[in-house]
Amino acid sequence: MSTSTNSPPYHHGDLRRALVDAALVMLEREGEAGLGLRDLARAVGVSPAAPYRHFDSRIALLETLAVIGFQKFTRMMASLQETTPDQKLSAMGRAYVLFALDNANLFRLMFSAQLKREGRPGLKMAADAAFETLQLVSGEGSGGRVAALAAWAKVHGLAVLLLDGQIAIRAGDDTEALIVEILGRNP
Amino acid sequence: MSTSTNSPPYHHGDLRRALVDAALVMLEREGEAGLGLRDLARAVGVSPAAPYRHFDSRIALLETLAVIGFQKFTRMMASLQETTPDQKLSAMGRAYVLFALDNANLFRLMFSAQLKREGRPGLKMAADAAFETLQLVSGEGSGGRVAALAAWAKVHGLAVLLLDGQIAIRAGDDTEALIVEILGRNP
DNA sequence: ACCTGAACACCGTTCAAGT
DNA sequence: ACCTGAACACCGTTCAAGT
Repeated sequence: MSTSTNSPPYHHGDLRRALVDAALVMLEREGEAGLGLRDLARAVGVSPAAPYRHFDSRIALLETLAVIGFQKFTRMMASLQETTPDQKLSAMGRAYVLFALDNANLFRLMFSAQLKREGRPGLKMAADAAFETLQLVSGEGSGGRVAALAAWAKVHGLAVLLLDGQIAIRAGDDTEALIVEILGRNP
Repeated sequence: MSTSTNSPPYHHGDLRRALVDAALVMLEREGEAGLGLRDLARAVGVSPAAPYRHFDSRIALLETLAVIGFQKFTRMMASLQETTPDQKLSAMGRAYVLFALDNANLFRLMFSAQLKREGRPGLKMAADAAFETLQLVSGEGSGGRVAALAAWAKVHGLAVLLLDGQIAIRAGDDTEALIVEILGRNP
């Protein structure tokens, strides 16, 4: 029973990972503004200064979370099974919006104005990789750049409007069906 | 020359108005996170506690700014001169995106997740009034609710993607022309 | 009625010191 | 190498006290 000592738990363990895991949970529960470095240290059972061995600043931690978000997003897009361009395009739109709804505060952080991509190469790379996943398919489509941007704008706009509760979900609405319907509609 | 005294400037003046005016400038320059109540009090030449005579909290001040933003948005939409439904619809889309670009941080605040509309009737009314301006026209269109939401999503998405620099503006791009082109494109 | 001064309980961040 | 304890310069907010 060498593991049953009474000494504090995090002297050796992987503190960085523990911080990131706790931060992801905290982010989704409290939002970005509610994710304090001191709260985080408390949650993980460590001193207020300890996180600074692993992250230069609170912003650096947020950047790490955003990168994780883009990677998760990329993995999800890459895992779609649809084959024909049309089916794939519509599956991606639907997946994009559902990702935003399922990871609301992470999605907001990924697009936060506080995390400018210039001067953050890691974040820029993760974001570019995610968006390349999208253009692979929409670029194949009929209209070139403008059509691709139009499609992206519509999907992204629907995601943020739903996220912020701007689009009223009425009693009897099936949210997922409504998404598909809106994305299928013309303009 | 009764106004040339040396006594501090804001003993009597309209402090509330001065705070709001300074806050709007500060918001656009520093972003929401950079708008501190103490900074604001300093900028206006008043003690840190003085703003609390006029706003219950920092969030209450932000709410006031967001309401002003929605009113400005509504005024702008109401002032469009176009007459035929098609022209008006496209003018509104263009105006929507340009408003976002010209009032970046104010626009972000209007849609901020920190300002939930439930429990803030003033904000809800201002936002509803703004969105009614939109539905007046798009509701007339061919497709009913789903088509109106699709159009809104596209315009709003284009606004936030441009705002956050997600859509790369290439050398030689005319941003305004690109906006019109994207909004005119099909999906 | 409106504002000041001083205080309270917090932050993020730094730095010497411990193991 | 990694973490603690104590400190620094801030916050937002409250409250007695001034005019």
